Amino acid sequence: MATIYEVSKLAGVSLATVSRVMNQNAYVTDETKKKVLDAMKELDYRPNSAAQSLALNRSDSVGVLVAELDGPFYGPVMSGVESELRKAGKHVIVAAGHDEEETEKEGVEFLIGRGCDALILLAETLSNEYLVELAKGSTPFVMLNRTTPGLESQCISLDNHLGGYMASKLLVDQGHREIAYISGPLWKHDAEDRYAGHKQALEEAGLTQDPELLFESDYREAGGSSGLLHLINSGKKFTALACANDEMASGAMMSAAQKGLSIPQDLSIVGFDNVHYARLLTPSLTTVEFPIHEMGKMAARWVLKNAYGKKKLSYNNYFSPKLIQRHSSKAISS
Amino acid sequence: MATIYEVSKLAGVSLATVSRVMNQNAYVTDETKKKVLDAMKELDYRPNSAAQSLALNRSDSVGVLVAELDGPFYGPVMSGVESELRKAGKHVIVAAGHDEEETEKEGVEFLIGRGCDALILLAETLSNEYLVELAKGSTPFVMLNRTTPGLESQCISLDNHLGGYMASKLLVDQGHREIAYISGPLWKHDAEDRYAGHKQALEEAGLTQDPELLFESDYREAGGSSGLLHLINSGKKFTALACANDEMASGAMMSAAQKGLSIPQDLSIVGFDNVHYARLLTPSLTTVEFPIHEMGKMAARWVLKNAYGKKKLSYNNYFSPKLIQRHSSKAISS
DNA sequence: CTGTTAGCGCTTTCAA
DNA sequence: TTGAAAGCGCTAACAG
Repeated sequence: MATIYEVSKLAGVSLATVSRVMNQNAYVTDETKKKVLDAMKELDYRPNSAAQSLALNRSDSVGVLVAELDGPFYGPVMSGVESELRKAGKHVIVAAGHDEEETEKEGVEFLIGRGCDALILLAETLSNEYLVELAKGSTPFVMLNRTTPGLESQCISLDNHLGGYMASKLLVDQGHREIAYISGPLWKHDAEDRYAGHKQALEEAGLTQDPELLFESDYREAGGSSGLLHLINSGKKFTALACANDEMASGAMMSAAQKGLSIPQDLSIVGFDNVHYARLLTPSLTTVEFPIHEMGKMAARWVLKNAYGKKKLSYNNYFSPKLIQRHSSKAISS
Repeated sequence: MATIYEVSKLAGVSLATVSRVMNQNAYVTDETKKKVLDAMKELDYRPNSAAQSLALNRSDSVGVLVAELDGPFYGPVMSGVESELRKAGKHVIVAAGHDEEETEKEGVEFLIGRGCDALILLAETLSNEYLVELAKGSTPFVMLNRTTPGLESQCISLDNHLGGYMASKLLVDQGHREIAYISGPLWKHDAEDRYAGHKQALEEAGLTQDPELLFESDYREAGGSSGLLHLINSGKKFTALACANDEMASGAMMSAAQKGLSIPQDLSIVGFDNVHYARLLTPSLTTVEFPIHEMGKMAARWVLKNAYGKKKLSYNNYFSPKLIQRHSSKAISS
């Protein structure tokens, strides 16, 4: 690989001049510029990015930590982040945290160790304390789908409470009175918020959540399946089920089918997230849209603005959910 | 951030010694080693990875190019690659190629420019010529889901022909005689191979593909939807439909429902890939398993072995598909 | 407008 | 077993 030195020799100029034409900025005669450009082309020169990073103290790469790289929820984040950052010439380095505190911390260390200029974190298990501590360090970071007290300006989140409310409000409006709920892990902020929203919808209708009709699960399809089975086995009657995400809702739908319940006739179901395949289920799943792709883009813009000084960029910190009404829930037949 | 120099001063040794204890290898007294370690801890020292890269001429990062970062197919690749590489302390830099030749080339350049030690390419639009040329360069790379003549040893692929054969063979065995086919873009190697396998299954049964029952589509759900509509509108009768991937199959299922066709009674459908949600469709989709997550892992191991000299590692170059029989196809009722 | 030069932080001979 | 010193390739003052 050719170096800047060889280019300078071939072009008959100094290192500095080559550097100047590379970095566009400084004053260089069109004539010398051409000589340099020609030399570069001839040698198929490419700047060594490690050397640049070292000299500039900047790596032009940003680290992204998510729980998983696959799955209907994380993929769209990644894609939103990548498209925005790539346009700006920044590199995206990924790490999966697998929803385990130790692994997520390691992920953060790993990314910082790599010299990432900034981090985008979609991590549930990291404690607020850890994040506050991290914020004292020199690597700027933005968080997705959480709000850490004291760090609000670097959080990009959705109103999960409102989303939970909207989903359950629909059920209530459709006349349901016995409503079961399968939550995510309640130590997770979003799971807690969604459930709180759900309860608010019930309360406004003068209802309360029957504890026997609440099942705390894990946001996974299998968890939704076993959740519904558990609820059915409790012997309590219910005409509707709200799930804290679509994956659990789809699991619940499978269990319902297996138990011979037809949806929405025997049981109305609503989900949350509006993952890609929610439309493809039969019946199509009523859910709440989580604009995660868009939020990924915003996180990228936050980074561009706050870590790379692109002043002009603007971004949203707070997103609102939207109810997507499809065919898995219906008005109760009286 | 502390540098190696400050550590050496605090520990009262030279730079070289600090470097030695970092790199475990050389002979250092336990005593001096301890002094150095203590100093590192006290200063919260972390090596600057750009400086290391520059000195070692190695970045410890590998670039991964896929068409999209989301979607049921690419997510699992990424996750397989990341888990394997991360274990080895290597960084994963991602780029999306969006199935456009220009963008994919740019992606490759981008990744090479970043100084990636190796590349993992899951790119359909890159021509064999380009890849052969690329192979002359100094960045080693491995390709997923394609076989480039002359570069076989750096290709990790699935027997798409066999997969296509298995899917259609099932339909034939179930007694279907009028079989429609929705292919992927036929300029893509895998689409072509799958279709060829399909034709072979027909031929062995003494059938040929009716050109009017062939629809070339785009591997996308909407393409599957419109594909089936088109086939139905042709007026030709058919009792089964093979789709070159699950996304198109799910689109076709939606069109079928819309047209009042019930599956599998009125029409048997098979897909390809066994994406995560194939099980969740109603009826569950019969398909061919594409072990893409596993193949991603193998690509990572290829890199570890061939770019990082981990001799002991072994990997598979060639994978076999597996038929996953579910409920979207049934024996024809005679 | 262009050249000289001093680093950026680390690895690695070569000597001691 | 340890230290001195020469790069790795590039940027950014500072002179001219």
